[in-house]
Amino acid sequence: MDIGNETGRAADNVVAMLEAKIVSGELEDQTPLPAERELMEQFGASRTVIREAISQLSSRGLIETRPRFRPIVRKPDYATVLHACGNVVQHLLTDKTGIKNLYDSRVFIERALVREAALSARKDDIVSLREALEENRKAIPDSNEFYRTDVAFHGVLYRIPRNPIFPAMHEGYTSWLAPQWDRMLRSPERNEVNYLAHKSILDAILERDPVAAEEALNNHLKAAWEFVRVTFDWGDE
Amino acid sequence: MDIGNETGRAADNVVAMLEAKIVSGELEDQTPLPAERELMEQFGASRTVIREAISQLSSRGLIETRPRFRPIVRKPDYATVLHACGNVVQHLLTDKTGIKNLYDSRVFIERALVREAALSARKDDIVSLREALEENRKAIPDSNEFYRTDVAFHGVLYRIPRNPIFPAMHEGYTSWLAPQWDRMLRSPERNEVNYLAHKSILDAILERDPVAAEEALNNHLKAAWEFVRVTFDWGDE
DNA sequence: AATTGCCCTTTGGTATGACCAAACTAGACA
DNA sequence: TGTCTAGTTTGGTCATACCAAAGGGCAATT
Repeated sequence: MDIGNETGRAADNVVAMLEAKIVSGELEDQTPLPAERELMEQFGASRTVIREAISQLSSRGLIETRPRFRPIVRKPDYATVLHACGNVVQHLLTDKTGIKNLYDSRVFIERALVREAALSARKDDIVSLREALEENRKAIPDSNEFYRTDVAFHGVLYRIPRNPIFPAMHEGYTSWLAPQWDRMLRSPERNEVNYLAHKSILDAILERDPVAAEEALNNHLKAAWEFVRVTFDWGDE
Repeated sequence: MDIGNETGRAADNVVAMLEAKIVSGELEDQTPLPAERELMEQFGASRTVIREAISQLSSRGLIETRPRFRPIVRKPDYATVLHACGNVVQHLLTDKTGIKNLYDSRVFIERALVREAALSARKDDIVSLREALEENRKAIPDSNEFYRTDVAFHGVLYRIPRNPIFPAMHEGYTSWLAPQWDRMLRSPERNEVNYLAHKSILDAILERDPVAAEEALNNHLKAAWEFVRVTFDWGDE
């Protein structure tokens, strides 16, 4: 196919060079990029290609751009990458089907996660889960706080495999699905139900019962979906 | 946070309008975009912002650009999106750790997939698996063909949940990990081993034994990893 | 001394016009 | 009918200019 050795587009070269400077640390993380007019001198290119390169780096998540500000260097990490993917993924969430697919995949993953937790959670994992659940319980009266601790509880599950990809996936799920969830009614009563669901999940994990844990989580997430479904008056799935 | 209502960058408006035209089908899939000079007239913007918009659409996977050719409209689907994510993900695969994390996540997902398959594969799924395995067997002498059928066999597992996200993930795993796998030695003997692993996975699925299926897959993928590890002389994980 | 208000400079966003080389097109030609 | 060729279209790049907003420094104020 393509060898990619030829000069091709000039912007690509600039991208590659800046990319190298970012990953090597020559351009420090969290620091602003040099001014465009300085970069064009540095690379011997016109401002056109410099801006093109900046645009590409931005869409790759290597720098963070705000409308009238200097781009900020961001050394790539899993969260950044996932966030950059968000712009792309969003096109698939315009209809109910897309959202359902994403949610179903989350259920699938999380079922496997709680299985894993029940089978091989370590002591400190258990401690984290207990703490997260307790925070969740205390937040029942405050729906906003409850939402936060809800997400945090599930987040603990994603950290158990100790693979940074999973927390990133969790970040993706919550941020991509958030637009729908935010529009959902919340109430202390509803929070109570969800808290109890979390508790039953943790109980099953504590009993080292993967089947019960998986089932508890499945019931929890299915019920949550059912709730948004009727909230938005979507037809049956 | 950001309301996003103000005009902001002019290119964003153009992006939004083109985006709408693409998803609505006014700009047909697989057809070339109008010429830049025509778009600038159509949107009343300078060529600068048109090109900026095109660049953004390209990085979002809504159009496909080749160096000197007209951009081709691509209505977003899961495969396209995943492919677009590839450019971003690639930064995380520069070192062994990143590759290992990605591979581990694949093992995790696929373990859950074979569990699912053992528990609830339908007749046609079984047929597909059998066919894929048979193709795999016949390809043992030809390493390139074997690799193809190997990927295809695993791909069947990803299609069982009937959620298009999973095949897309499979596509991502294979393409992102391919650079490493391609450099790996292949031989009919090695192929035979992998074929037998595939067979034992399918056997467990046929016996509706999720534990055995999961273990067979785990052994298979762990062995494969071990093989690349020694091939590349990476230290112990 | 810390804060506020103002002015000047820097810099990102955009527009215009131009040039080149590669892609495209149509007409000439075998 | 298929191929070659010359003219046109068009993407990639450059240079220049202007505007508005961000940044920075200095003086007045509290």
